[in-house]
Amino acid sequence: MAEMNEIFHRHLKSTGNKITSQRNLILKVFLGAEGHVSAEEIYQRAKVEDQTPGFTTVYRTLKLLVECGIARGEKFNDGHTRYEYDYQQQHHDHLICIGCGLVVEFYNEFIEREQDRVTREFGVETTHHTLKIFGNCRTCREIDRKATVG
Amino acid sequence: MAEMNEIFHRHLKSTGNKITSQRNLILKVFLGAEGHVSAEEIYQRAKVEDQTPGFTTVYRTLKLLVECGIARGEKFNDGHTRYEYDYQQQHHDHLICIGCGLVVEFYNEFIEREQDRVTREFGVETTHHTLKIFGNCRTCREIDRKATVG
DNA sequence: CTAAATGCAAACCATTTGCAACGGA
DNA sequence: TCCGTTGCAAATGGTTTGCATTTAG
Repeated sequence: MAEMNEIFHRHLKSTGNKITSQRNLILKVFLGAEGHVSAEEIYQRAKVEDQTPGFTTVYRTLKLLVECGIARGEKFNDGHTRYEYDYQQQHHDHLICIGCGLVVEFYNEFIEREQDRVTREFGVETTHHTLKIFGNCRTCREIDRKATVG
Repeated sequence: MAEMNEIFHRHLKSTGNKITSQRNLILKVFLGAEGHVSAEEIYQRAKVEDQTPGFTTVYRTLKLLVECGIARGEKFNDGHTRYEYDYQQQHHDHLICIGCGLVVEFYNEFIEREQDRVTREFGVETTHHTLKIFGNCRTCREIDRKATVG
């Protein structure tokens, strides 16, 4: 995580940008959050800390983090963009519980290979893909069951 | 397509709604469009015809079409929701050209089965999934090549 | 000192809603 | 006639931008 600071600062300097306390805080909050955070969540978590960057700065800083390969933004179906850690991460897909919003990452070699086959078949040169599987996790099914029975 | 009219009208009646010229026109335009249309596109295409439903009515009618199983809405990454025909259609995934926006539908039994295996492994009961593969189609690669060479 | 950063307010853009006029059944 | 529909205008919600003020280098 200390290295992420370095990577971020290097990126800022090389593009003529400045290192600021807000940017440092947002990076720290982003790295400290597990998994998939929205700009709103970063904003709320940052508020707890010493300083309070505005929404504008959160959005602008997340864009910088995406630029330097630390974060990756993905639009989820609730209309919010979620940001996830992406530094030297292997590609993965998402399994999402529609009950509690839990997001599980997975990687499946077979699915990846089969996708390549499909795209070749259609003469398309793949750049990237997103696979999201929606369903109910064990916990949420248990809660549903109790609610129905009770 | 005449049967879609019937299905739509039956749905309207059974829910205490009324059959109007705007609703009929929007259904007609939707069925006449190939593939994946946005509300905007429906609105534009309807304008050409005799009457001109407002944006509001287009959105409200598309919601009705989704309700009765004729259409299905899916958020694409440009922020627009696209609607596609969904009456007794088999599930399918999408291959999208980032150059020209071409959308190809495909179905791959192997990928479907492998997805089921993954979800079972994580104890999740799947409800649905979306797989979008992005890339460049032959035509767009050809155009790119010429632009680079020329 | 000076160009970049911040953050408020206002703008955006797709979609939704309030409401008064309109139109099927 | 009567309740649902229409469509304008205004609201919404996530995200971006203009601009005057502040700050890093």
